[in-house]
Parts: sequence; C-alpha cells; structure tokens
Amino acid sequence: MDEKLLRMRHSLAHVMAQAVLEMFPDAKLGIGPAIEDGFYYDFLLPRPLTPEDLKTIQKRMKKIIKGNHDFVKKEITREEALEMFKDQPFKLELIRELPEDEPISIYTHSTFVDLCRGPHVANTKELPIKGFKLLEASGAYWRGDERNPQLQRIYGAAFETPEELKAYLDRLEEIKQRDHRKLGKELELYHMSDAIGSGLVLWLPKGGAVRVALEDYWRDAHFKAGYDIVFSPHIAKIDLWKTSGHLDFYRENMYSPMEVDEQEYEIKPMNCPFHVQMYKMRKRSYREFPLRWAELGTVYRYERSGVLHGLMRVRGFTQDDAHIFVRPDQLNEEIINILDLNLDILRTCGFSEYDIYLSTKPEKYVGTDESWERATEALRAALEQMGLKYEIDPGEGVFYGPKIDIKIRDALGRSWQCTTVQVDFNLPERFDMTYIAEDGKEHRPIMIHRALMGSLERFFGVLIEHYKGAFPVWLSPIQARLIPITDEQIEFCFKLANEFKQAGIRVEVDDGPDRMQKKIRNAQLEKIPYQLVVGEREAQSNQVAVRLRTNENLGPMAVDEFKKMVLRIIETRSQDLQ
RNA sequence: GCCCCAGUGGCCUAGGGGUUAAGGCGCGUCCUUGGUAAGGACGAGAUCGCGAGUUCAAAUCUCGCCUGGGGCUCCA
Repeated sequence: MDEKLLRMRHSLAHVMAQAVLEMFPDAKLGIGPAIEDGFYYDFLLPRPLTPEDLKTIQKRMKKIIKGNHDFVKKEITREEALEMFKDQPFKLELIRELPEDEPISIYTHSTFVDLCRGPHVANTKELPIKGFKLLEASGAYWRGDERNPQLQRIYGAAFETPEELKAYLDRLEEIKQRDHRKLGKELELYHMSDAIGSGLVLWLPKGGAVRVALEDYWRDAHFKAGYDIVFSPHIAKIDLWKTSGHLDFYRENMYSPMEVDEQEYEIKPMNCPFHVQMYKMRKRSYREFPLRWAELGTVYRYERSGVLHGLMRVRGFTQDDAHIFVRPDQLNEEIINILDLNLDILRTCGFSEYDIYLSTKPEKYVGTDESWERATEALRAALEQMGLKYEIDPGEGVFYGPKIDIKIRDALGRSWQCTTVQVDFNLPERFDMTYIAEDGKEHRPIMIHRALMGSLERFFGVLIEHYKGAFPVWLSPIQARLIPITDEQIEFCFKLANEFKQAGIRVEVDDGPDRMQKKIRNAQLEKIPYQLVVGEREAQSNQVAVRLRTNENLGPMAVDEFKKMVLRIIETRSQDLQ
C-alpha cells in the first residue's frame, strides 16, 4: 500500500473512532489500523451494532471530515500516557507493553485523541469523503485471541477516488455472483443437507459428471506419469493412529473412535498410514524405487464449525493423494517429476498463474539437521532447475519435513492453496520402514506426501468460481442440449442424442412444452456450451444449428461435422468452444 | 468453539401477536407448434428450521437446539 493511501485509511479509522465515541461515550477502544482495501477499528460497546448504526456513523464521519480538522502529533511521557488513557483498558495494555525508552506519540484531531504511531494526513480535508464506505460490523477477539474479550469490529473500504471505491465494490459484487455456493445451488452441482450434517458434501448428478471427468483425467495423467493407483478403507484400528502419531498431534481434528468387537476404530483423517502398511507388507528393494502410489482417498477431519465454508472448508473430503517412496539420491528428480505433473494438471484445468512457496525447518521438528538440509536443498534445486519462481517461507515447514506449497490464481486473481508436496522423515521412522540397498543392508526410505488438486471438493469449488459455472467442454456436466423447434423434431433429436452419447458426448434433449426461445434461455442459464437447435430444415438435411453459450451462432452444421468438432475439443481438453 | 445476523412451498422474496400467509421462478394440466435469452390460461404445493415457554391468540415475542452467513489473519 502506498504511503498516501495508508495515511488516509489510518486517519479514517481515527475519524470513525471519533464518530463512534460521539454515539457511545463509554466505548472502549481497541486498535484501528489501515488494511488492504480500507481500515477497521475495534470497539467494546454497550450493545451490538446494527446496519442503521453504520449508516449513522458514516454520516457523522463525513461531517467530521468537513470540519477541516488538523491531525496533530505530540510526544508524551509514559506517565502522561497512562493518565490520559486511564479509562481505556486496551490502550493501557498497549502502553505498558511499549519499550521503556521509546517515546510515546499521540495524534489529536478535533475532539479525538488516540495513542498512535502514525502516520496520518495533515488535515481531515485530505480525506476522500466519497471514497470510503463502512461495510460491516462483526466480532473480533482482542488481539485475535479467543480467551480475550470479544470486541465489535467495523470494517470500511477506502480509496483515493470514488471511482476506485466503486471498482472495489463492483469487484465484491462480482465475487458474490461467482460464489460457488450460489452457483452450486443454481446449477445443481452439489448439496449440503441439514439431515446429514455440516461440512459433508452431496455431489449431485451434475457435480458428479464434473468429478468423473476430473477423476478420469487425473487417473490417466497419473498412469502416464508412472503412478499406481491404490485404495484403502475408511476406518482402521486406533493403534495405527497411535503409531503414526496422528492421535498425539492431530487428535483435535479427528472424530471420536467407534467400538467394533471390543476394538476401537478411528475414521481416517489421512491416507498415509494405509500406504505405509502396503509398503510394509513385504521386504522392499531399492530396485523398486520410486514407488508411486496414488489414491483418491476420502478423509474426515473435525473442523471447528465456524471455519466451515461451502466446498472450500469441509469435514469430509477426497484428497488426490499420493505417497512416493524414494532413496535420498532420488529426491531431487522425483520432486521435478511431481511438479511437472502438477503444472500439467493445473494448466489443463485452466490455471496458468501460481505462487510457489518453499517452507523450511520450523522450531519444533523431527529428523536430523543434515537430512533437513539435504531435503530442503533437493526441493530448492528442483524449483530452480525448472526455472520456477518461488518464495521461501522460513520456519513454515511441517514438523516432519520441508514442503513446497502452490497457490493457484483464479480468474479474479485470488489465490487458493491447492498443491502441497511434503518430504517426510517421520513416518518411515515411526513405522520402521526399510529397504535393502545395493550394499545389502537395511536403509530408511524417504516418503513424499503430495496432493495436487488438494481436495476434490475445494478444487471443484475453485473451478466453479474460476469459470463462473461455465466449465470448459470436457468438464461441463451437460455438453450439448438438443432443442427441437416443434414436436415434429423430437424423435430426430432423440436419435441424434443417442448417436452423440455413443460417441462419448454428454447430451440431453429438451422435449419440454416450452417454446424454443425459452429452451435457449434455460440452456444459457445452465451455461451449456452447445445448444443445438433442430427445426424442419435441419431434420431433413441431418444437420444441427449450433449456438454457443457465448451467444455466438455458428449456423447449421452437418451432424458429423459437429460431432468431430466437439470430440476434438473434449479430447484435447480445450478451453475453447470451437 | 466464541460474537453478531439470518432461517417463510423445491428456489428467490413480501409480511411481522388476531379470519383462508402474498408474489415471482420452478412444478402439473390444457391451449399454442413457435427459427436463436422469458407465449397464455388454470391448478397443485407451507403445521413459516426444530423444541419449549409467554399469551385468550405466536410465522411474528422469549429461551434452548439445529443449520447457514459475516468475523475472530492485517497490531498503538
């Protein structure tokens, strides 16, 4: 954020605090910083704020701004500060934490004084009276800690010009329109039922079609990249989770155990221990490496109810998981293989921009410093050999090993965490996994965990928002809809539909009672890529009049010609319609 | 989990202590057979999220629960 904007936003926060104090003289002030797109301020208030309150506060703010008040900075002593803010417990807490030797500054404008480091504008007349808007009030813990009192936070958007504010508000509206929860319902892609429980997803037939297309592609890509596909059960004895360490490190996210024949079983939060058991079924030789085992594994994790969000954060989801067992000297090359496959899959799904992070050793970790260094080096070398730009995320690795995370950018430039590639020194140790090396002795393999799409649920959600529900043809639940102009053509349409289905095209006939215009409208709203209008002329000449969801009209086309075109688009997984 | 907001036929919305809860979409039947984004008529469909309480009377007020939404990450 540039300096000017920062000053404006921060000053607006002060002006807002003044307006709130005018309405609630006993309000206790938290903090009020400038943030991306605007500002906020936290208050402890005698009652919850209503949307009407926000309007009132905003009006008062404009009045204050029009008063042309100077912002005046003053440095005061610690004692003066403690006296001045004696009625403001949160401010006192902050003052007490300031280093002894540092001067304490306050900013005053109009009747309002705040403990503040600055910077601010010189005078309220510099504030964009039409460039800001209060958006909403919500709860926020003091200092983000749920053990502290909960304050009311008022968020405002603020920009230098009304045009920029409008662009921002338009963007918020666009995000709302693309929301996968809204589109998921409208397009009947998925459903969450109260009768089932929160965070548990029902994939409806149309969402199922997308998933099958995605999974088919995923399997194919994995076979070609040298993976084997495995399957594992949903529950396992609790001891497995004790050995894996999940019960210790991950208990809060696991569902409670169930008892079967006097044995406790846990529903799986991860697939790893199952793949480890597959590894351990017999002695392994270095000649088998790398072992690449992939599974679309459905896992269940208890997430706090407040963090659940549509398809993006759920309690039951399917990871496109894989575990790869390698010798230390194979690590670098294998990482390259994974990233290659990953970028290929993301590109095919329409994502060409990403942010890559390399996370290094955290404070608490297992394994030797030497192995950490070697693994981190292998990850870094792979990224560099591939010429990928990345950032280091120091100390953000998992306790068991370093990792590469990839966030994809969607059509609105928002980023989503999907891919993760993690090196693991821990599980091979805990499960005492070994292989016989060239020297005839037992060695410890390195285990790589990786998920490319992350979870199918989240990836689906991201896809919905990225494409605004208008999926590329290969992913479209219905790829073409046949629209007979009169009932005379219904029979011909069903004959064509059958022919297209046999060729592998997902097609439907709209034989309902609506007129053609209405059927086209419906197909448009459903974002069906091809609308095939069939009237008497087409039926007689074995043609279809091809209309695209982009409103482009390709005119009559021979049935075989259309079929050829669509199959080409599907097979190449093209983003185009023609 | 915590704070605030919300829950009305399948969907979107109106109503807001007092007869049969209103409209649009969708659905059904009938008329219409229409050439590239909404033809017309009629009809069915709701114990107003669930449970309890207050009241002569509750969709409406109160409490609890369930579900959903925003926030709890931006450090004077």
